Amino acid sequence: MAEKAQPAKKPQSRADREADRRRVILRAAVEVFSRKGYHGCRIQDVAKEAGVAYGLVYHYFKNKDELLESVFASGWHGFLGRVQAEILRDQHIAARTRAIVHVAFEAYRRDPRAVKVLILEVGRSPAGGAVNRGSAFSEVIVAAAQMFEEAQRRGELPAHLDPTLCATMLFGCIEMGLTSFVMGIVDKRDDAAIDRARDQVTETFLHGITGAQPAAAAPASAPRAVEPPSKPRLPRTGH
Amino acid sequence: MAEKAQPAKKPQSRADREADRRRVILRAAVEVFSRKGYHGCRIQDVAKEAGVAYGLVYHYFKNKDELLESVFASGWHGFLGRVQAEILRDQHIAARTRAIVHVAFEAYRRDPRAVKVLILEVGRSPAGGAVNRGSAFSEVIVAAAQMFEEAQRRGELPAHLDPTLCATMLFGCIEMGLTSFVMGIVDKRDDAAIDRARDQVTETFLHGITGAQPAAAAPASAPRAVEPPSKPRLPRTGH
Amino acid sequence: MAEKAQPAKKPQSRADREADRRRVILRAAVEVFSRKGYHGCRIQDVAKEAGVAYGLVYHYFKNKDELLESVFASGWHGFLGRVQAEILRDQHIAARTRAIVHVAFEAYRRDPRAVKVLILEVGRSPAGGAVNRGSAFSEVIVAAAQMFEEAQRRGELPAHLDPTLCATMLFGCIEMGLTSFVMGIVDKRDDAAIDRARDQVTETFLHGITGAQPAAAAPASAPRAVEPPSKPRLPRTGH
Amino acid sequence: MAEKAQPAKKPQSRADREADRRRVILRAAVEVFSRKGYHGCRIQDVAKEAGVAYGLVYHYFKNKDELLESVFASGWHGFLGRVQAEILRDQHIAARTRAIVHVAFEAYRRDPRAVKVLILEVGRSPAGGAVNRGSAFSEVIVAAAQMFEEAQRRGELPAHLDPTLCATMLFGCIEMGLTSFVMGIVDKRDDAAIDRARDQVTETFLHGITGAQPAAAAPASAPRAVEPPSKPRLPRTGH
DNA sequence: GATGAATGAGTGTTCATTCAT
DNA sequence: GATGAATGAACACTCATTCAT
Repeated sequence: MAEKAQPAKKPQSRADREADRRRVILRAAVEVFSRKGYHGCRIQDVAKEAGVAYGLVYHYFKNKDELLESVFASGWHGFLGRVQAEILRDQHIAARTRAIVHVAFEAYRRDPRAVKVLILEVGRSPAGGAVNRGSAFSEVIVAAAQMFEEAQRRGELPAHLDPTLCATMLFGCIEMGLTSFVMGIVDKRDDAAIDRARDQVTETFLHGITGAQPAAAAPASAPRAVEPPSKPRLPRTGH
Repeated sequence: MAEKAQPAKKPQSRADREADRRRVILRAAVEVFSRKGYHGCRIQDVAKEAGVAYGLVYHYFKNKDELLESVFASGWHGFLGRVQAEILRDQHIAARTRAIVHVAFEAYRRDPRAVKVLILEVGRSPAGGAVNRGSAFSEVIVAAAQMFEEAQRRGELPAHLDPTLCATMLFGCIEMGLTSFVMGIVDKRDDAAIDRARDQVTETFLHGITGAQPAAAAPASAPRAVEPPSKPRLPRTGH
Repeated sequence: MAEKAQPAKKPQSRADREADRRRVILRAAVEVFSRKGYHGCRIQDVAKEAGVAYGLVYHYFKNKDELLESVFASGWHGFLGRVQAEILRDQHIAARTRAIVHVAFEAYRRDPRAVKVLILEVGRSPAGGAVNRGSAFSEVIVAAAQMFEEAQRRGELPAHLDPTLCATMLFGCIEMGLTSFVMGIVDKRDDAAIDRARDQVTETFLHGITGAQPAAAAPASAPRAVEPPSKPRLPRTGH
Repeated sequence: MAEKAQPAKKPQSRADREADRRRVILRAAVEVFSRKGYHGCRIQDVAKEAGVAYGLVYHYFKNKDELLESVFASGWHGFLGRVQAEILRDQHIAARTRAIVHVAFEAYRRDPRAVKVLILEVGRSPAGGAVNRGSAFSEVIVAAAQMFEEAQRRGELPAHLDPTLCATMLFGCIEMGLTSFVMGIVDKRDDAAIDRARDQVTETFLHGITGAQPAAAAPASAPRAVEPPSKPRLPRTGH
């Protein structure tokens, strides 16, 4: 069987070529989503950005929603995986927290566009295919909450803290920290600034949770009258 | 009690009625936006929800975008105003921070839907009329950053912290805390849970920033190797 | 009888006032139609131009179409009446033709906007209420055709000419002459230019019809080969 | 007879098919425009008339306005080109005038609908995209005016006539002559009638301009008192 | 597989017309 | 009579999706 000739050029198998195409389209989608958002982008934009024909997008993705889903998944799974890895590591809560923040900021440094898409589109579509995205989001929260809970059992974290809320705050700080880059509140490209932000977020958060005292001591319900506690107990931040 | 004369039926003037209508439509828009998001909501839905005719929406709002803008503005200005008021108060940074958090959580308790809209749509539309929304968002950040800067001058906050980042983190914690309610990660309606969340966010954040040590002491660039500092200096949280 | 006071001012009866209003609205409509055309103009524009309330237009005119009809009629009837008067005058065809052209150009001089509306909108709406307008238009043609026919019976006009076509040409020359003013091909406001145009149209047309020879002599069906007739007979242009 | 290979079925290339489609839509637009006018015609009508899907119209034309523009251009360019060709021919003014009228009436005979659209929509839209249409219209006027001017230099036309006005009158006669067919004042389909109209228009106009005397001789400003000139000078109509 | 023409439901917006005050 | 808020049908235009080549 002489086959089709064209042996030399690219030793890629058919499957490889297709996988490539798929990846090209996915990258293009990230690009365009990050620029115009999901609703502001048309399939044609993605096709043009990817340099492929209009209809080809539909060969690789069932529809626009699945495309976004894929964009989301491909970006999120990498992140989620790395975060999970850190969570599962057998280390002090402080070290693991630092590692998580590190992972997030590194992701931004490596691919700001993808992070932008994740931040801007995650959980923003109340209806439809959003299910997966939204749930994916709570996934990290839940995982991190388990980590914090475990840390409490180990005595690394004050018992009165709500572990879910700790997780929430952690990712709140991370997300908003990155958002300030994404939205240009601070210089997007300053590597040193990114480092500084990451470190401050880490240490502030860590010191906050490890040193936090029972909320009951500070009835914030009547905030204006409240005085800061005169002498907070300082839990050890190290192990 | 004759009171104001023409008491019974409709004491409203023409202008009153119109302002009412406008408000009704705005409420309906909040409702629908919060349920389906900006793109998922059709003018017709808003009209139906408000119980008015299709065209009337266009009598009060130039177009869909202006409607969202108004929804956003009406919700945001109230919040922004209250936050600003707390920021400007001449009190210790801890008290002001508590008050800000309090304002945010109260806003959620009072009108969760509106908060949802603000959270879900703020800064999420990369294109078009988003300018105002996006900038409005940085507005609070900037204002809060000034507050933190001032606190540093007063010696209420460690000098090495980036005030903008402090503001970012504060609102990151608040937003994500509320998001966890909005998205149902925790029970949406449990008043006690709301209180607890608010207090933990407040105290954790406060303790975090007032007790944070220079990031240089914890070179997070190589996070895994890092040991938590053995003996952090404890700044006074009270005045 | 103190009555209502305000006795002196305007002794207009109620009916007068109303007629005035009607006229004001009509003028405004002429203004706006001439600026934007029938379809490009909204009732609101007319109301604003007239300085009256939106809804008032509907007190005086059943609907937009009737408004245009009225604009058309008020403008056209004056013109038609004056043209008819000239047609019915017992004079030589040349004198009557001159008078008709004169009437048309005077109408333009007096109220170019109204003429513009008549020219631009007459017979341009193939559907709907156009019936009256369209037919009004043929009305003059028919009347003028009768005039020409009569002139033929009197021997003032060569018998071989189609009187309807004569009428058609006459108003074609008039309309296009005015159109060149309306559309700015020539200076809109130069009174002398208007006079000159009127005179040339008149004399050219007159000489054309009174001196025209049977078309059979000039088989235009093969126009390129045709030579102008060597010796046209010259009908007397005078009586 | 292998001919071009793949002879039977559809010898059209992809590009051919597309051009065809475009043409079909254009024809349909002419049809519908001529029936209902620009404003009365909906894109849906055009699509239905063309037997294509709604959206396809927008595949070939940017929007409704561009569609009309195309209709206009495609009709007008043909006419304009043929008229220009006659204008540029090196012949006596009489021959050229005859040819121009001939072209116009032939155009009507060939495609009355298209002529109707041109007549009804040319210069009728005071706003927007009308620019091209309006200016296209003056284009012929200007070109014809140059022709008449040149004829004056050659001594074929009395010097006192305004060449622009001659052009205006010529096309006025043509337009109104055709209008009388378009509007049904005379029988639309009678070929002989069309011929007769064309010939009378031609000869009347020609005799009018070649024999016209200075307007000063007939002060039409006071038309009623005016007597036709007793003895007009007769310029030779032949060369 | 690759292409882009074809389809048509969906939606924002306009504006004539009505009607309560 | 005057006013302008209220109504809703109508229509241009978009764009995800399909399909013939």
